[in-house]
Amino acid sequence: MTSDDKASGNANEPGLDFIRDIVKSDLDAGRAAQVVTRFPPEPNGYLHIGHAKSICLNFGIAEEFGGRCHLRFDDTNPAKEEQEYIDSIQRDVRWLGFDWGKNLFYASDYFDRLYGWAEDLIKAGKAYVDDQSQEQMRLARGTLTEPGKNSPFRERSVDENLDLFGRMKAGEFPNGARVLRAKIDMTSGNINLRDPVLYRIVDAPHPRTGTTWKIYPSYDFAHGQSDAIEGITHSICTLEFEDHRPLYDWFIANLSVPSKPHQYEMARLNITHTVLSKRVLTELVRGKHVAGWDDPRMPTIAGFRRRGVPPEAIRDFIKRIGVAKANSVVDAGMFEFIIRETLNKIALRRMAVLRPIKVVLDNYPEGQSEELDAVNHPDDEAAGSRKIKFGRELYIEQEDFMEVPAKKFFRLSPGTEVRLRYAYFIKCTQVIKNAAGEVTELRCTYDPATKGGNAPDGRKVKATMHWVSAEHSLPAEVRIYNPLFAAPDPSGAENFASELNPESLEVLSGARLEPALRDAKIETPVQFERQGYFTLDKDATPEKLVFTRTTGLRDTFAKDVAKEAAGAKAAR
RNA sequence: UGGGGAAUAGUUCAACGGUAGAACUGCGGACUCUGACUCCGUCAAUCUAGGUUCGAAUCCUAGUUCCCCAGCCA
Repeated sequence: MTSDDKASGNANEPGLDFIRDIVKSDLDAGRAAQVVTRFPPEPNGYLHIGHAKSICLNFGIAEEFGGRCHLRFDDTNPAKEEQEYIDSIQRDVRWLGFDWGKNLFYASDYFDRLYGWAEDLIKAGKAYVDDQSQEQMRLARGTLTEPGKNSPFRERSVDENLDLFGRMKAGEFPNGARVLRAKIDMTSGNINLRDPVLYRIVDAPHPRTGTTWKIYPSYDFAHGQSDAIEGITHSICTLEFEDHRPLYDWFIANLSVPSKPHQYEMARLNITHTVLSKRVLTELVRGKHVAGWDDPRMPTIAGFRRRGVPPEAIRDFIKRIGVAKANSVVDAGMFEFIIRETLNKIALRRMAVLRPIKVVLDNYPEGQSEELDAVNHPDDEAAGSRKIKFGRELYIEQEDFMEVPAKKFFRLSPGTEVRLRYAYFIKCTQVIKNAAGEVTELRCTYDPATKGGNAPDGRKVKATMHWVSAEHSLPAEVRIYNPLFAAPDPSGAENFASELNPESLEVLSGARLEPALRDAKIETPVQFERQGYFTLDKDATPEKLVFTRTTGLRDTFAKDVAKEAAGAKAAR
């Protein structure tokens, strides 16, 4: 670094976020030889974009600072967890572009050690078996402003506690009959310290340990110790765990754990027009409001993948929203922008007419067709070009024609001349309607001298439109997805179903595609020119092409129209 | 009325006692065989009140507002 660099202090470089600051200073000061992080999902649902933030942070920090990141399943509640979720989580983390190498762990790997630590606590007089009912415990816990009361079972002897705990483990008691609690302080202002539950009886098969265990550790009792076992240096979680940190530290201080990890908290991600709550997402799936965890409207990793969002767009988005401790709601528009920005660079261009209207060129010879050159990517010559078929009968987009052109509409209307991309200039000469007065067909003429799209006399047109050949184009279904929630700030409350956007899915069954699209592949993005980014959907079959819209292109004309309409409404 | 956090453009983040900056959004324009992309310009913020200091978004004091916690969920 030169003195100039130093003087300027690289003032325009954004600083590290507060977590990376901590990691860096811990490393610099030698408090940790190597940074070790972990991503600790509970396998009770699919991963969503909020998890992506945690994944990118934890794996990203490990990468940047030369450490490692573990994938650890927090599988301490068999009543809610399933193997399907364990599998989907691994698939999604990999797809996002991260690799845990050999560091795949489960909290259930540590059940024996955790049990031993619980016994240690009992022997030290710091834990006891409580026979109170759940309701009694709730009442005795006090409230936010009143202290709790000690359990009548709090002063049991060590021997009795050991015996009872062993019998809980042996399965002698029914679900919920007793729990093991830490003996901390029923009067603490921090409710997590009012004798928290360490173990509860759960009579449900565990996806990994089967029916071996009848009792399972709580999150609080399992998490920090699992971190300590794995040598995690920086245990990053979300803000709501902030007041669990004293408990986290209490276990680390009172147990003979192999290392002393620290917990740090950051704000979770929220995005407008969506809900990132596993409860709501699960209900959306179970209630069949969507087609599954990977429905393209879902904010799940699997949903984005199916929608055609590339993993690099998700990573870039997470990088750009940053990490802080203030609750925030990111505008969905920012994510859309980054998706477009990413796709614009890589998606090959194709022509597809979503809502076709037929065009017949009266002066084009019947029965004739020809091939025209079209580039695959305007900014990437290496992407090459392709041939597209042109003929007498074509389809254009319905919205590209207006019999009576609106203000600033400069696409096709009677008498105006426009360019068909890569083809010819055409002019509309006649509008054919059905009995209901709907336009069913346009008769046009083309100018043979404009082949390829340029007029030798240098005359200009104001619009260039996409099109497909009626004879050669492929029929397809195209699915247009819009936000699942109409309101920018859905509540996620019980009645969330009423907040669903009734127009979140629009199926266009009569689309026509240029033939090259026959070779489209799932997860390979393609731009339908002037429309948006699309990808082949998994519902497609050899007989029926189905495309999913990832996102539309920016449409300043549509925006102006909407603005004008709003203005006119306001004026009235 | 208990405990724990957070407040910087409309939004999300920087600035770590020394010129408040970026991205998105909005607005205006240029370019264009995609009304896309790209480019240029522009509007726009330190929660409030005191204090310390040559100098405060940053330190101190007092307030205000918002978020989280009373699962045998995580």
